[in-house]
Amino acid sequence: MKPSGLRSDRMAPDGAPSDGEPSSALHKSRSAERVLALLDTVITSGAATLTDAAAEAGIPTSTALRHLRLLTNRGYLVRDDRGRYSVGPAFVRIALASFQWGPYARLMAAAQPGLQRLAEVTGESAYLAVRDGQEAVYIATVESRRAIRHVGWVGKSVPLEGTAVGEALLSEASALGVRPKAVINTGAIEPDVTAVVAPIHESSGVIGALSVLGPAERIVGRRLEVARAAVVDVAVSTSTSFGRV
Amino acid sequence: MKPSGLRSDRMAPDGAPSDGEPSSALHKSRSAERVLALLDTVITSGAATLTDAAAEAGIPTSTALRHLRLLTNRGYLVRDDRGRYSVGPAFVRIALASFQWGPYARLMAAAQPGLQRLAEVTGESAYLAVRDGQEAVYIATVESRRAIRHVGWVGKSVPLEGTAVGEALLSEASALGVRPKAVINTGAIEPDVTAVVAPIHESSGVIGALSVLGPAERIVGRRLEVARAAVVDVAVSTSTSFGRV
DNA sequence: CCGGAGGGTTTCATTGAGTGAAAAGCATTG
DNA sequence: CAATGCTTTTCACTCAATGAAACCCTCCGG
Repeated sequence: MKPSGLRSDRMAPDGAPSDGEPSSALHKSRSAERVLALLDTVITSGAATLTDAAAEAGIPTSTALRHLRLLTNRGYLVRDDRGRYSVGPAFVRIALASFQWGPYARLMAAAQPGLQRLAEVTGESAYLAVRDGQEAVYIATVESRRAIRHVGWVGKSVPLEGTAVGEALLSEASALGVRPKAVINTGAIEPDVTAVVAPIHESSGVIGALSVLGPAERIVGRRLEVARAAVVDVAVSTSTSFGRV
Repeated sequence: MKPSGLRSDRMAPDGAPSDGEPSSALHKSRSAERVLALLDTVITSGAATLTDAAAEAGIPTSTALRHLRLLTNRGYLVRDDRGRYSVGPAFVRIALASFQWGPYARLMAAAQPGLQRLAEVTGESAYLAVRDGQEAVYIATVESRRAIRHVGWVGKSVPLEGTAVGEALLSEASALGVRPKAVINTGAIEPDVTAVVAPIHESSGVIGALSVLGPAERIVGRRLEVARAAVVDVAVSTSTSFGRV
């Protein structure tokens, strides 16, 4: 019950894609940033005490306490009898709402059948990923049914740099109608994991990526080719089915 | 594509159950509250422009702009080409994480089979609800398979006051082992909707409620009794199965 | 081609809201 | 019961958030 580990450090606090603002640029909202940081650490770590959360977010405990209280009052967090904070009902409400409408809901819906098919055809776990700044986030999956399989990456974020998903998500929107190319990589995040990835297009560019993830020694030769073909096929059909919703 | 309506107004901003603080009590974090309010309105409304969101949250546009920018930089929101804000990848990441761990994840997992069984036995939609301040939030469902059925309340919040869920969630934790009582109500939120609800217990008290919701004219006589019995049965078995996880 | 309306964005002087060091509580533990 | 570790309260200082006003768009209708 102490998850940890699933959390990759957030990107540079300014968020601007790529230019050197003097780091503490013009008047941002400090308390607000900190509150969000606390919300993030508490939720992605599953549960945290005041001191843990404060340390993780780099905030003095007295200040962190005030912020955590605010979040608790609003129902975004709850405090259990042992004093540990974790997700609250109000956050769950919003989280659920974010899946019903909003751009990602559409994408997830459009990708669902494709993920299913990928898992069946390749026998490996299939994931849907989207870009988040300089990272990629896995937002949906259909797992392989093998005993040895890739699991638990939904909600995880990985760097774009040096990963297959990253390359796919950054690939220039090849004119619509042109088949995208699959990207293949082994061991970028974890050794012995091979990723076969293809981008999902839309008129405005790349909006997501489909990944097939599995043990490196299994995704080779014939099976690698099957995966490569399947991923590209499904990416194309997902792109079109997303277009007409 | 303009959902609206699903949003019930939040409770009193200070969150303290029931006492008249002088409204601008001791040093809470204004900007943080506003940022959270904006996040909430934007996400629960699906998509909103600067002016809409600012108006809805009661904030001057210049300030709202700064806050929305912060949220966008962090990836919690995105801005589409038409200038409308909606959920961003970073928020989705956290939202997903909140389902994997955290207290509600456990509850949802424990309740899933029960919801399934309720939907089968009663032929109506079954929901799981939890308390959020002075409201109840529906956080999971298994829908009826009838043509006419109750749908779309996941993520919705309703007042505790005067509703069946409310009564169930507020019911005193009758000593463990004692069968809970079902609460039945018609038309509290929408006319022609009947709710049959029973509380889910844990040692510390009531932690959630199971609701069977359907058209009032269908849930009567024999079928009402079936629903009442089923809801209580399933609530009890969910309570125990939640206890030993 | 112009004018005006309805967004969005920037500026900047003002001040009160957020800050955090320190001290005081409150459990747990040896 | 002294020691340790976590939480909570206090309070004086000041920097960070604020919002009215001015500016800048783009989109319309005349």
